[in-house]
Order: sequence, then structure tokens, then C-alpha cells
Amino acid sequence: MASTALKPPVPPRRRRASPLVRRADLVAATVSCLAHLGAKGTTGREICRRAGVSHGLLRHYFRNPDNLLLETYEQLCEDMLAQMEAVAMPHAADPLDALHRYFLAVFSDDWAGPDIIGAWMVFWQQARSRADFAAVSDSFNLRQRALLERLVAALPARADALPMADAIALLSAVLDGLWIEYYLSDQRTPRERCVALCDAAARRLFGV
Amino acid sequence: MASTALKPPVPPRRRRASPLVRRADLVAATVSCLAHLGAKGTTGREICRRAGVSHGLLRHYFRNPDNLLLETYEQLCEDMLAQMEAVAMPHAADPLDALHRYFLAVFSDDWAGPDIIGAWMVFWQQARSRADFAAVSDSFNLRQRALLERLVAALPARADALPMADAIALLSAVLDGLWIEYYLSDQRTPRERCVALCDAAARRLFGV
DNA sequence: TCGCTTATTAGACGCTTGCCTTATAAGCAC
DNA sequence: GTGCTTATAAGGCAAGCGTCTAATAAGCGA
Repeated sequence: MASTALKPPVPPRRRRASPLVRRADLVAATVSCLAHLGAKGTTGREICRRAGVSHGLLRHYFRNPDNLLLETYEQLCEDMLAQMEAVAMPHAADPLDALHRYFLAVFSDDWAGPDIIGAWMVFWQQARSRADFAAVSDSFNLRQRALLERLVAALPARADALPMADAIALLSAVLDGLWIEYYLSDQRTPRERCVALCDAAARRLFGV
Repeated sequence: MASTALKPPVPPRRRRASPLVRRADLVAATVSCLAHLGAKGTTGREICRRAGVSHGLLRHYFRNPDNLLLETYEQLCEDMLAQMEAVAMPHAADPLDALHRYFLAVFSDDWAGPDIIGAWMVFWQQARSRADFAAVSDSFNLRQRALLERLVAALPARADALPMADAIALLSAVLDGLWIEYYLSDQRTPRERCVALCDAAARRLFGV
């Protein structure tokens, strides 16, 4: 009968999903939203739109859109650190090789691809004015540096070397700077050149 | 008489200003707004509020808030490049000294102070999705690099030196990376340390 | 001093947002 | 199957935004 098809504005689909899956969906939609629309375009409603759920559902899983943003940031940092460690630490015996793998991972699609790279910039922006975002950012930076230190620990000490803290800080800066360069134009400075420049910087900073 | 004071919600002040002054006011308010409230908080109405004018005035001077943002970005880049050149070029005869002055200027309150530093992050964010912002960013980077090249041109060529393009790219990355570091926490990496690290990087990259 | 240009304000409109409340049904336990 | 939990949807509400229009007066040239 036509009436059953016409009268009620039938909810198109109402599949239930496990809370963990839905939360992950919303987090993923948030990253995509941030990457493609920036801070201004990332609204709670737009995130839900991308996740394919009604806008009321966000509140069911997160206190508010801001909180979803923060949790997304936390999870992204956690995941990235875990992968960095998994990729580089097994080769810590050959520091320059371990660093090279680290660089490759940093500029991989997983963390610098078009569907995610823009999100980091928004998080950094938040870190300036919001203490909770700043805390996540601080913890991330600290742990990232600690990992770098472990990676270069096996390098032989050289007489003309920089103080280790300075060398780490500079390598870290080169990474961030090239990341931005790549962010602004992957045409002008493609991924392979970024990695090559990182390698060159590592050799210069820690001795050949 | 009370009536004259009470009846009309008297416009508190309606001083006229020259178009150039008002435009400059609005641009300055935009920078301040971006720095303190980020992309999301920077609305046309908030900018006008900070500039002390009614929200209708924005439209009288700029096509829309977005356009004001773009013009602000352009002017900021122009001003910064001009100052960088004025500060460093007179000392080009002593490249390391010229670079040092350049670094000092980059991390000065004029361009990295709390009332402005956050604005750059927002502009970078825009550059990713908006072609007009990307064009400004590209031009700025190009000219900044050209200036760096002129500054180090007088350095003696060394046998073990990096290709000049690589060295410039790395120095540029160090600058951007430390700038972010400073942006994220001027406590952890204070201004003087940023400049010192830049100096160290320059010595390493271009030979002592 | 008068009048014209235009800088400036104020208000209305439609839209979107975040928040909240209510209604519905999906899927598990029994 | 039946019933309860709860994931999900949908709509209402106030507030804020960008855009536009109309009204006002500031300050200059005559």
C-alpha cells in the first residue's frame, strides 16, 4: 500500500552499533572534518552528518562537541606515538636507520595524508588558548622527544658534537618545520624530499 | 532636562575617521581577535566589537569578513618581510651576524608576541583549503627564502657543505619548527633559546 | 553659514549552531 | 516470542552569525 511508504518520514536506517564502534566513527568523522573544513567548519552537526548519524547522537557519547575534539586529539597522539615506536625502536641498534624509518612514518599518509594533516594544525591552534589541549600537546611533545633520545642513544659521542639536548631540539624543529612545509605545499616539497632533508639534518646534527 | 538624556539611546560616539585609519583599525582588531580567540572566535561582529565600531561598518570597508581576513594576512606578510629585510640586509657583509639579527626579529614581540603569534596558525590553516590564502602563503615563503639566500651569499664555499638549496630549506625548517615550539610553550623554549638554537643550526649547516 | 557627501549606526531577516527533551525501535535476556 | 534496556532520531529553543537596508549626522567645500 502506498500509505505505508508515504505517510511517516521513515527513518532511513537505524542500525544499532556497539558503543565503541560509534565512538570510533565519530572520532574518525571529526578528524576528516577538521582536515577538510578546518576549525570553523568543524561543528557538531557537521561531524554527525559525516558520520551518518543524527545530531542528537553526539551528546549521547560525548559531553559536547569540544569534548569530542579533545578526545580525538588524545587518541590521535596516542596512536601516532605507538606507531612511531613500533616502527623505529626495533632498529635502534642502527640509529640512522631507525631515524630514517621514523621520518618515513611521520610523513606517511597515516599521519600526513590529505585526510588528516589539516587536523593537527587545528589542534595546535586550540593548544594556545585551551589548557586541556595544551596538556595533551605537552605530553605528546615530551614523549616524542623521549623516543628520539632513545633512538640516538647508541650513537658514538663525538668531540665536536652539539649538546645532546640541543641536537634533539633541532632535529625536532626540523621535523616540525618540514612538516609545515609539506602541509603548505606537498607539490613544492614532496614527501621524499622531506625525508631526505631529515636524513641530511640528522647526519649533520649527530656527526656522519 | 532629563528627556534629552533618557529618550534616545544616544549613539555614544560617532567620530569620523579617515578611511585609511579605520581600515587599519579593523585589520589590527582582526589580528588581535585571531591571536586570542582563534579561527572559531574570529567573527565579523567580534572584530567590530574589538575595533569599537558597529558591525555594519565592516561591510562598508570590506566585502565580507573573509576578505578582511585575507587582506590582514597580506598586510602582515608584507610588513614582516619589510622589517626582516630592513633588519638583516644592512649587515649582509657578515652573514652570521645578519642571520642572528634576522632570528632576533623573527622571535620579537612584533611577530611572535602573544598578541599576534596565534594569528599565523589560523592563516596557515586557511592556506590549506583556500587558494587565495595559499597564494599569499606561497609568495611569502618564496620571498623569505630569497632573503635568506641573499644573506648567506657572502659565505665562503666549503668542500663538505650541503647543496645551498638544502641548507636554506633546512634553516627555514628550523626557523618554522622552533617558531612552533615557541608558539606551543614560550615557557619550555623561551625566546633566547630559540635564537641560540637558530644560531647553532646556521653554524652547523653552513660550516663554522 | 549652508548643503552635500559619506562614514557610521541600528535594526530586520534567514540561517546555523549547541543544547535539551521527547518519542521510537533495535537487539539482547529470558 | 516477550519485555526491558538503551542506542538513535527528531524537533523545539535561544543565541549568534552574515547579509542587507534604511536612517542619521559628521565634517568638508562653498
